[in-house]
Amino acid sequence: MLQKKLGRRIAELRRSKKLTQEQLAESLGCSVEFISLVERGVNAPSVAGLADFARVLKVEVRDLFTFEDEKR
Amino acid sequence: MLQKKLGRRIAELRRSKKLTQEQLAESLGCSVEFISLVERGVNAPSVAGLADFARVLKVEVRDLFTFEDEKR
DNA sequence: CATGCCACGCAGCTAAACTACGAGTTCGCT
DNA sequence: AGCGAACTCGTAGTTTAGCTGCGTGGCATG
Repeated sequence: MLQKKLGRRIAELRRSKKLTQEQLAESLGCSVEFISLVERGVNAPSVAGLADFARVLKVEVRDLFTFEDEKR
Repeated sequence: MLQKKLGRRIAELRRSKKLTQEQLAESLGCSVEFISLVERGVNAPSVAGLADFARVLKVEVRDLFTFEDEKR
């Protein structure tokens, strides 16, 4: 559940930066397939990986967990 | 680096709720040793685990990654 | 002293993070 | 319509690290 939201958020951020999955994978030093898995919420990156995603996407880590549809 | 901050944040939140590591472990259904490892930043919980921590500590996931000393 | 809370080393298991390859699908372009 | 780039999605494999238990020992505070 959480990793689905996380994946959607990451995809959203990547597109807003006008990056392809391949470019992102290049910057992160990981495979394109993994990016796909993460964005679809099949896999979730480790906490160390989260830091990498945030760095490359130029956002804070907490922004990766900031969604629009937050019930509160 | 990130997991150290995360650990300190979790410990901080736990104490603010007046909980012991044992009580937290009980609520999470994990071992006390693991709580200790996480809080010291030796290990980091998985993304799924993050959701559990947030639920038990009654905060949003992004609050786990919100630190005071944010350089900006 | 005695009890509760926590750090920490050691050792092990297993789930899942991450990889590669190949074929299929969807899309933006002209 | 058709071309190609971007992406999905199986399957299968490797390896990391998340998570466990046990045992010890430190450090408070009553």
